Amino acid sequence: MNKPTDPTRTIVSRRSRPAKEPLSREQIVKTALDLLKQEGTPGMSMRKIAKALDTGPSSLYVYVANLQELSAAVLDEGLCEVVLPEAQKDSWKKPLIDALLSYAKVLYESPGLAELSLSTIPIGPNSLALSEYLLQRLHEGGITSTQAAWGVDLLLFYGASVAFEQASRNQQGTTLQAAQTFYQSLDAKRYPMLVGVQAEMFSGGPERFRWGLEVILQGMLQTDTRS
Amino acid sequence: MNKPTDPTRTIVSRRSRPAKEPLSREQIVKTALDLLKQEGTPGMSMRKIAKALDTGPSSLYVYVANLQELSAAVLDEGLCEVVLPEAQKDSWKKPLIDALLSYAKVLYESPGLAELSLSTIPIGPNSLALSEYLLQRLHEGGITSTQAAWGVDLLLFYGASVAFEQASRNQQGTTLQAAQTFYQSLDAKRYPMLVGVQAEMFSGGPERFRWGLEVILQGMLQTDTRS
DNA sequence: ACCTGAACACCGTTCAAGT
DNA sequence: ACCTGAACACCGTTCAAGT
Repeated sequence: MNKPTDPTRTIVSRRSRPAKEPLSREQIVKTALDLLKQEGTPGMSMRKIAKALDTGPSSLYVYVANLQELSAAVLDEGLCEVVLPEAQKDSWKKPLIDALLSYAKVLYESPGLAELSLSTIPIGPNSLALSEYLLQRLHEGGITSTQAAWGVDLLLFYGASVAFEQASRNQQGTTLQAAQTFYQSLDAKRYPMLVGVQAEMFSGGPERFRWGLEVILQGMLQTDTRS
Repeated sequence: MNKPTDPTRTIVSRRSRPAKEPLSREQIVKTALDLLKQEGTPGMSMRKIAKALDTGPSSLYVYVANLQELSAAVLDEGLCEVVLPEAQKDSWKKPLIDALLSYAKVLYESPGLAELSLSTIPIGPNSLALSEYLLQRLHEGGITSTQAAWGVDLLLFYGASVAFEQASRNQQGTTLQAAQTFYQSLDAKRYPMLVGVQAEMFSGGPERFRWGLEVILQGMLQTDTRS
């Protein structure tokens, strides 16, 4: 494209310079996370990451096995912002809920991260720390170990899903409005209940998430694993 | 259908024959669902659907706005297999749970469908019927309308997520095993609880899903929306 | 009205070749 | 050891041109 022989150009282009500062895994992960935050999932492609680092896509494969593995690393990097409040003596529930609120907030603030969290198995120091923290609080709450294990899964997935839903709504107001007007146009004879609760279906911001957490925790306290 | 005995008609290759049986939206959706069931999400591409119908990808756009819209239609088509048991006089809970088990089973049996359900806003007769059904059962159970609306969302999402997790595990045993051995290799000093419940983290088939449903329902019965 | 071919602007991943 | 260019086998979507 812009290759025509430019006689004024005496300076050697960066491209032909033999040595470049070498890449690093950390650099790649950070660049990927930046792109993800700025442009969402479609922004985090191998080719775009490479371009942002001024190299070719094949160069990344020295440090990263494939996109999936990179995604896991990016998710974990993103989760370093989650705040785990210090444990309290009098209440196990409050810090637990606060941690989950922080988790949901982090995901909510970068929709791409929320999307990743739904499709990536979370292995990495930060997600492990979060799980460990939740398990400890549930243990303090006297919840069985099997229930606690399953419960952590349920709570984390709920957080991710709420964040993803909310984020994708904010991003593309189009789709949501379309869905809402669609619900309003429903036949009240065929779907009486649905039409009746149509407004509630789309309502509720943070309090809806809190409600869900309360529901799950309440339920766990009263349900046995062998019921 | 085929024009009989056209005197000017000499045998020509199918490719050069001007007229072909026209496509239809229904045909496209069904073909897409078949491909999705057989080959998962990567199998359901515009290009592959077109090839299966012996045409070019651009031909599909006469009947379908884009891949997203098609996905919604495919999801709904797939949900026609969900069984909604007749309402019972003595129990609202059993039919509700059975419907959700059926929902999860349908998604579980074709992993691609589970994946779709996590990324597609479910508008279509079959998903509406399911929501309406759940709302009615919850109403019978005496659950507030706001709680019911939010609860349906929670229950459906939980079903989809469990199906997706299970399906993606079965599909690629590699990733799961890797995750499991990874958990086993964790530092017990840093993650004592996590190592302790490591086995439970990956355990539990259908009973785990039932447990989650019980938890959510129990919790809903005891949680107010304004708590 | 419906279908087609060709093009546009993208993907992830591999691999021989360079330094 | 690291980087590169080029290639392979894919994507979704558009559009002028055909029938």
